Amino acid sequence: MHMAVQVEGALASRGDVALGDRCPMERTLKMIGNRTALLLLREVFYGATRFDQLWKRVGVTEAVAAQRLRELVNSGVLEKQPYREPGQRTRHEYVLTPAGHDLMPVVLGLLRWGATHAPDGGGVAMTHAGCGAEVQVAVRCAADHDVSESEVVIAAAG
Amino acid sequence: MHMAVQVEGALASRGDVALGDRCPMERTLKMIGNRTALLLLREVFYGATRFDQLWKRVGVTEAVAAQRLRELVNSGVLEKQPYREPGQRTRHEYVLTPAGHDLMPVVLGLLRWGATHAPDGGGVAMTHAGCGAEVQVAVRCAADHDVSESEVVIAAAG
DNA sequence: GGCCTGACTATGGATTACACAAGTCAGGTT
DNA sequence: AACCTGACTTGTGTAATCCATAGTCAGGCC
Repeated sequence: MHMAVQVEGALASRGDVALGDRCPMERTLKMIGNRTALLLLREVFYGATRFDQLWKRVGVTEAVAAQRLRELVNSGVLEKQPYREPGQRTRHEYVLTPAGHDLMPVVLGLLRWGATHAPDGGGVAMTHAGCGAEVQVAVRCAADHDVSESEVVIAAAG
Repeated sequence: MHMAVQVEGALASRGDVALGDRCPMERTLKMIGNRTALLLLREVFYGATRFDQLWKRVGVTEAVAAQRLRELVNSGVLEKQPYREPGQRTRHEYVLTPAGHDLMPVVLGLLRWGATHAPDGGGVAMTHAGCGAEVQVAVRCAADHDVSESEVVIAAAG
């Protein structure tokens, strides 16, 4: 047997049946599981907030950016907040909601994996401002133990 | 100013320019950034190894599964290993490479976020086999500090 | 009133992802 | 030799995603 997670209960005995929307991961992918949405989130984490910044920095057309941003707002990942610069009218900027901030492990996880396993083309250094050590994305438990792959127990719930 | 990561160096002063393949995250997305690939990885983490299991449990057609599995093998995320069951000929099963195992934080991160922020439709309980506490995906540094969003420093490198 | 800028909207076409159905192929079983 | 099974391949159609270009719209500024 190869290393894997421990799957229990109805999930373990389901046979060769697709989970569809019963899997939280599939629902996540429906909301943010496309290139543009994830790159928009990268730029928001990097500090961009305005529509013009976002579509230019992601390298996508305005139409696509507008569509994806609307979806992200509808999904509760981003919200539009009014702002104004001196001598300008009131506009709206896109900021992360608490749910959006909770996506940081996913975004940084994708970044870190690519930096390690797809290094050709230029990378990034991710460090902890406090101590300068490298930033990692780790799996652990609420009691602060490191959790290895074989120690993860997954069971259907709800 | 809103909360964000600290972006430094060339990355901070790039203006409204797209990063393209210079960003490790974009390279990651090119390799595994589609629904089918990520769901195949979910099933492999759940313990499935055989082609028939994989396409049926992911809920995708054989053609798509074959295509994505080939890409995952070419990307170095999965590898094919020979196996045989009694009274059967030798076949191949798909197992995670070390690079594939390193995707666990991403897969579990997507699962955890959906369980928390898209709970309608049924969820999963993820617990630590050792202590029963809930499994989380956390951002921290090599010196074991928790790293909050504003403490992450990102700079171009390579 | 007319100009300008940031934030979109609209239209058309290319590419990618996926579905459905059917066929191939290797090799072990009978 | 005929059959079966797991692992694919082939062929065709649809939908989602994306690109390129152009147009709209609101409101501050001149």
